[in-house]
Amino acid sequence: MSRATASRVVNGAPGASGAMRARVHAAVAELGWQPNESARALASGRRRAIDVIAMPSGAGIGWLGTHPYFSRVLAGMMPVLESADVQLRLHAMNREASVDTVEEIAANATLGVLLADTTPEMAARLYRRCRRVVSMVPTAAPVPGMEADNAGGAYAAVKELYGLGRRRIAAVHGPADNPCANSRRLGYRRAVADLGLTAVEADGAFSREGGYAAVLRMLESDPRTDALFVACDLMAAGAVQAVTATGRSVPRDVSVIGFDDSIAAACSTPPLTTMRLPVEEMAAAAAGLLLDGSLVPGHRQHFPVELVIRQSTEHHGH
Amino acid sequence: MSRATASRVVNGAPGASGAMRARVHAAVAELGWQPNESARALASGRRRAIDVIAMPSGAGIGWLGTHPYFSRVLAGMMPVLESADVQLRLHAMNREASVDTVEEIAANATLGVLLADTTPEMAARLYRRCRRVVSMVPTAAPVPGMEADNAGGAYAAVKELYGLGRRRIAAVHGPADNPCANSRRLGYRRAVADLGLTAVEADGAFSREGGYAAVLRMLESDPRTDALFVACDLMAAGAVQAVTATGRSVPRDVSVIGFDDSIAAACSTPPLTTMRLPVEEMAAAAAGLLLDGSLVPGHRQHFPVELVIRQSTEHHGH
DNA sequence: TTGAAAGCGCTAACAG
DNA sequence: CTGTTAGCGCTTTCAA
Repeated sequence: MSRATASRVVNGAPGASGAMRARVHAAVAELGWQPNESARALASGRRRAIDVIAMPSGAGIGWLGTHPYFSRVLAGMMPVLESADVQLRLHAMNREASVDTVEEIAANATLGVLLADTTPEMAARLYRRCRRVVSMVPTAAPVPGMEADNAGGAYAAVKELYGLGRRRIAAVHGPADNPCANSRRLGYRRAVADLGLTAVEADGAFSREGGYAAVLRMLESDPRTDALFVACDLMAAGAVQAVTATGRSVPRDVSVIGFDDSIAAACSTPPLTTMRLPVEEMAAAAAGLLLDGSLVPGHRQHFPVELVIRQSTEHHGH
Repeated sequence: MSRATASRVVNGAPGASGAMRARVHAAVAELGWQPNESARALASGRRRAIDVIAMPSGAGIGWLGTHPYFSRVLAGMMPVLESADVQLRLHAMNREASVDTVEEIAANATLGVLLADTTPEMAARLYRRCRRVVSMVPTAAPVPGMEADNAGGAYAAVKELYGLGRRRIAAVHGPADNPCANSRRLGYRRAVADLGLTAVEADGAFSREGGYAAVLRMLESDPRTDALFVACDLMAAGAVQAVTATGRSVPRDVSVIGFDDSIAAACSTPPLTTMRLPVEEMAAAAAGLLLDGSLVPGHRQHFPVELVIRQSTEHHGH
């Protein structure tokens, strides 16, 4: 029997008789044959893999192990990839990584690449090489992207706090070079302005330690702060620890709302009220887009950011 | 100029004059050429990638996004892979996934595969196909593995609690089909027996929710419990919430020691005293082993599990 | 429905 | 030091 026939049967292609099918399957089972991916990819020009690139800002690759975000994008992608029999290749690198690395990834990507956390510049750069790209964070104009309503979420959080009777609502923001952090900052400022409150802000670098330190300083300089909008749950967990450490109670003395709805929110005591970022859904959608190739330049898919009420907020004066 | 020469220069192989090198590099830059991975892999028989297989017990792939363990193994591997210019392919599947899937991965692995969380049976199965395998969890005898002192860690945790004056030390364990959970259970029982205490145990399924529920039940039936050994930080975070919810104080009324030293420990309020499992180090070591091929059947590398004191423990009567 | 033949883009012996 | 020659294991026309 010829290799062509075997190839057809193994790949489930049409044009093979029942008898041949059976013979091929028998032979495969007997010999324990397994397809060679490289040969397949080379011959067909297709590679059943999608690349995900994570370029954490600042703190380096270690971040990957400590920040719940990345595992959520992986978890979101996995089911859709698995059912399509596609592999996931993970590339983690510092922002300073040579552009060459990224371009080589782009050059070898056939199904596509998913940008978990890159700068718009890097995204644009990559997009020149390869059109099958989608970003999970706000990005350069032509690069297709998933966009969550970060600003709206932040705005809603402040309004929620305000509705609870809180009037001294401070914020702990993320790094200035992070697009998501910037949108959330914007949302906070807009809300505070609309509500006629005073903005009190600090930078928590998107880390628990940063959130802790920022809130400690904040309560020192603004001891009457009665609510905190914290731009990610990791920082919010630190914020709760800091509030508690000064002898104040969460949620009574200081109510706090986090952002993300990551595992950090669930693990805090009390569990955090937070703005849910639907990371898994976004990742699944991005993966789906890459798989069926329905990708147009500048494509944007919008996702809501919704309030999840737990126990780190309560009405003022209770 | 011939393809052979170009290949030599691009791969940094010896036997190419300076002039040729320059010409090749110039051409590469001018044409924007990028190597084709599949062709390379096929021709050389090497594939610069290592596969990591994650098969969470029970709850399915969603676990990946919620359990800090996986991202820690990725974080541990990444730096060593990056410096060796090796890719990481991630395969997540349910335990029920067909063995074929795993065997296909094995058949295509050249650098090796890292087992993040599989049963000994699956590991043994895979090992028959491919010898370049290392497990991160206790595994079948011939499969090389990284082994942390889970039992010793649990033992030490109980002793620490005892040294703090606690005498009613209950445990929240992980699932019965998890080798790590089993070792920790063993360590707890040994310690309790050696110290002449009574074992009080519950199952928390390695999840926050499970830990929360288990501790709530436990405090109902054994209200005088004054310490908790909890077999992972995620459950421990839930445990702290449960203790707090009953009006008790952590660490005063009930001291708790977790296990892992994951992000969940740092995010809890108060931050958890815990037994540190050096996951990143283990993953890095496993990756290193795979890379330099120094792999012998039955290889075991041992890692200590050390006490990290934070604020969820204090001396009885303070 | 099947088989023969021609590569996919590269690496690795070997010969010059 | 450089070029020539064979493949790697598969897919995919194209004929039969």
